[in-house]
Amino acid sequence: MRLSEFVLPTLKETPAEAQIVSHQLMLRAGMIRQESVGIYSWLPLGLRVMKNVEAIIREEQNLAGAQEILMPTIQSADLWRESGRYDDYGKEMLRIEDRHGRDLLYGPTNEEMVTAILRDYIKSYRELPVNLYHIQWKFRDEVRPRFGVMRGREFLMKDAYSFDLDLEGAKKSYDNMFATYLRTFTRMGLKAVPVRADPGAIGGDMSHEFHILTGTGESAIFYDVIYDELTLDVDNPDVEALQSIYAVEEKLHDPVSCPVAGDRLKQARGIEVGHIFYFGTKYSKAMGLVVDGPEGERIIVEMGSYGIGVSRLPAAIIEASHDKNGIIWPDSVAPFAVGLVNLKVADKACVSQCEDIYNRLREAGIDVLYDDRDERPGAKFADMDLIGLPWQLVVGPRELAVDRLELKRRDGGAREELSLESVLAKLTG
RNA sequence: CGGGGUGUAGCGCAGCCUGGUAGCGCACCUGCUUUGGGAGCAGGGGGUCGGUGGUUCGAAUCCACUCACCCCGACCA
Repeated sequence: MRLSEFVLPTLKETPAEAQIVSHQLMLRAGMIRQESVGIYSWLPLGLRVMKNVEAIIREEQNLAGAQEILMPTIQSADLWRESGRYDDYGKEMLRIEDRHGRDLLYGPTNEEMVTAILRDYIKSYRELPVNLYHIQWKFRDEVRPRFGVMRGREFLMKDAYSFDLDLEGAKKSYDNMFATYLRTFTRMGLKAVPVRADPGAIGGDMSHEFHILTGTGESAIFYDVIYDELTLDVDNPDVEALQSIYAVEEKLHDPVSCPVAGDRLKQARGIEVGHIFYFGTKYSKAMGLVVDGPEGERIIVEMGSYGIGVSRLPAAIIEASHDKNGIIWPDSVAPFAVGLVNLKVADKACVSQCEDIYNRLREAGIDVLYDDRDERPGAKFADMDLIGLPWQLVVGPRELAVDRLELKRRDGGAREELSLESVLAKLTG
């Protein structure tokens, strides 16, 4: 992609309304644009990151055996009356009336709908277990949205729902998602700490939140320092052991009964990027999701739900990975792998060299953002650092003279003088 | 929902108190000189001053209402 043709409205100054660094950088890097309180448009750069985040989540869900579906954003109120949540949910639910006076709502979550789907199609114990997920926009009419996409009203969420015959099966599904979440966040360059959580309005008695530890996190958590010391084997995690380590959200922490010695207990702030629940038969019972067992008996299906805040993750990643010059994207979610910087567009030799490099990079399958704008070097470097692409490939008269290119790593700033062949090898290797 | 605040060009702001031709910096356009970490000079374009109503010869400025947005609190993924 040529930067001269790319819609990238970067800002030199920090907009006054942004309070935390991720919000400031997302606005400055031209990733998002606020349309209303807690409601955002995603601009080309921001959407590229979110699509990459989404792709990792999708791959991991599929690997875990979950099947992707897509449920609508608009739901019928009748569905929610079946579970009793239409009245319970309160003002956080955005309620809508259509032209015929029917009550609809913009879905804040999908337990009711997915339960209704399975109720129609699953009749036998032989058809379980099943795990269905979708990645869809949600709307929760928050009392006070803030921090940009971190706490928006409209947000993209991956929500999965597991269906099992019994508690043992449900626990297995739960642990499967637990492990999958650790892998998912690790692939995004994040260290997520699973903490025991209050299941809240969803109900049930087994629940973990996954937190990214940053000073600006909205939630306070307490955990055994052992979490900072252990190396996570995400391909083969010992879920049992991890769940037994003391780590809880503030609400559940009791200094008196806490089993961790004072000098081993850490208090931190975290951004909640995932939340998993086991809630048993709460919805299946209310809505009649039952299957026939081997003896012809009626079995009420055991359920769990598993959410990841997709649109929140780009912000969480920025909170965890930035410096004073801007964002530092991990390779796995970066909007482009490399930024090609033409330092002197007035120089014909420099332009033709850059065009050639641009084509070679693309032919090699490397996602490149080519800064072909007629800007001064300082402005180009500043923009590149701000948008945080993992690699910067700098081409100017100095490089041309020695037939070498300068490759700079955004994270750490290390520079190397390399031939084009070496650059290609490095970026594809 | 309570409390506090702000709406003036794409962004950041001044002007309002004390009514009299709407300004500054950045960004944008043109030209020249420049070019290795956000250039200089010259010229130029862009604003129903959030909206409605009122007071007045005259309103960005005063008054009323209203909308939007920000911050703090309770709430929440």
